[in-house]
Amino acid sequence: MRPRIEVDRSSPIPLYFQVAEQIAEAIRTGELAPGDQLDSEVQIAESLGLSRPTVRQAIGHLVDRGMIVRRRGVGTQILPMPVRREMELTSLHDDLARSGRAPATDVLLLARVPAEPEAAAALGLAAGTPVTKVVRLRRSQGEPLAVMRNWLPEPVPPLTEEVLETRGLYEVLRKAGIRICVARQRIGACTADAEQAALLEERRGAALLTMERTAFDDSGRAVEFGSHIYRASRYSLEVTVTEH
Amino acid sequence: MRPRIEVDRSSPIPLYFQVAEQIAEAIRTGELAPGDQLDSEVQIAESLGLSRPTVRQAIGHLVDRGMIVRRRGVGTQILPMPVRREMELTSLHDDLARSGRAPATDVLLLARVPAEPEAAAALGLAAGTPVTKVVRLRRSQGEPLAVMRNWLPEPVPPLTEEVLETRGLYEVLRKAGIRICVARQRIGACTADAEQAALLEERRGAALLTMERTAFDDSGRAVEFGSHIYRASRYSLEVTVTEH
DNA sequence: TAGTGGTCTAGACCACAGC
DNA sequence: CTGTGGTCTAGACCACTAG
Repeated sequence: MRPRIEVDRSSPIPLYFQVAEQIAEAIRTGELAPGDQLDSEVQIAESLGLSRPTVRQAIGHLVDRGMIVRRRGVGTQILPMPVRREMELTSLHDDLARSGRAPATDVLLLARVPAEPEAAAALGLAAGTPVTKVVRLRRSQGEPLAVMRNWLPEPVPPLTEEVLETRGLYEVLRKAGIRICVARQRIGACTADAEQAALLEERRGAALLTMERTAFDDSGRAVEFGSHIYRASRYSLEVTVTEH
Repeated sequence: MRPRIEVDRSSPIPLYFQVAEQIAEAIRTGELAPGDQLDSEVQIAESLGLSRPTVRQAIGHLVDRGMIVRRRGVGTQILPMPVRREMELTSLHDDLARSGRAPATDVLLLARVPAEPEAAAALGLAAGTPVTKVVRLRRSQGEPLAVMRNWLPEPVPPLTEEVLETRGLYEVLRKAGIRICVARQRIGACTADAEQAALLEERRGAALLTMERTAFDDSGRAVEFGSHIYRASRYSLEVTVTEH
């Protein structure tokens, strides 16, 4: 089984990426259903006029995303429940916007401050080094969802409350030429104290999901540290884990 | 900069894997420090007598793990904080054992039961289908750490309380020939009810981290559903996320 | 036995970064 | 300009699975 795929050799988009995206799209639309067997790599390569390594690279990307599995001697098969993976390198803002859940943001703080020890350590700076600190309350459909605290080392892109109220932080950083390529996250849980409860319109003692994240650009520099709390009653994280 | 690497062409271990492991080991031991520039792919390939694609495949694995970054026109660089990633496709038991934290397990239930609707849905079965249910209390260094509930569809490998008290579930499944290759997880938080609090030696209302996981083998069959709670005061999850 | 994916080679051209 | 990683080719041999 093979979805209809067309490759454009004049496009600047890599061929393997064009193939991967079109197979992924076929899975999303249901043209390829869970359990379906994909044509062999050789067959796909011949039918598209590509080499086998190129096709293999395309399929490899889908395997990494947990959308399909390969078995030697058997073939390549579509996995059930190919839900979109969350916990990609995107912001909560982008996630909400993509799923049509009207994100809104209140900027509670935007200031240049001496880095707290925890933030400084995460960013690889000495405590007290000047950094830009941002605290935001993220709402979705009117409901408070998360309190997000971020620390940005200098040089920092131009940030205004206005921009932060309409754009996700990652989008702003990306447009400022900061290319985040890897992030390390620690996920835990806690209960709401009085201040957190008030902000999030929860009761004291309500369950909160916590996430700390340090993000690096492609030069290995830490470009952002975030410490966020989410209302567990309204939010959870999804992860797809693959072996090999 | 290049760590000392030796490849054994007579070994059944793939060459790219040998190279990747030895570079990773050099990073772990500090022979390669954060910020160090790796030799170019061509240089490494020549010095090892391998082709460039093979070396590239090795480095690609490390990039996927968030240990290094590649920049076109610049080179390949070691990232800071090369902590081992958690949230791999391993069991909590294995994680604890690897870090020397003496896991112990109490089997609270091991029985064949009709699947609850939630578990049946996750496994793709009709509610009430007979499944094997396991409930375990996992301890580390004497302290309760997690309550783990698992549902296994038939055919189920032979399970005994004795085996489950000394081995992780994933290890048992692996030895029974069940090769888990992809899992989808949902992570959230809740507060402890009276029963959970008693088991985990926490107060009622204490923060708990929740994880639900459905695991698939390489034929796309759901082979396990787990619903686990962890003491947030003793446990958190780590994830490394990479772009591209 | 035939067909699959897993690995590997020895090249090639390109875009990009830094000098 | 040189050197880097990013992409791509056209083969090859192998281990494994299924019929």
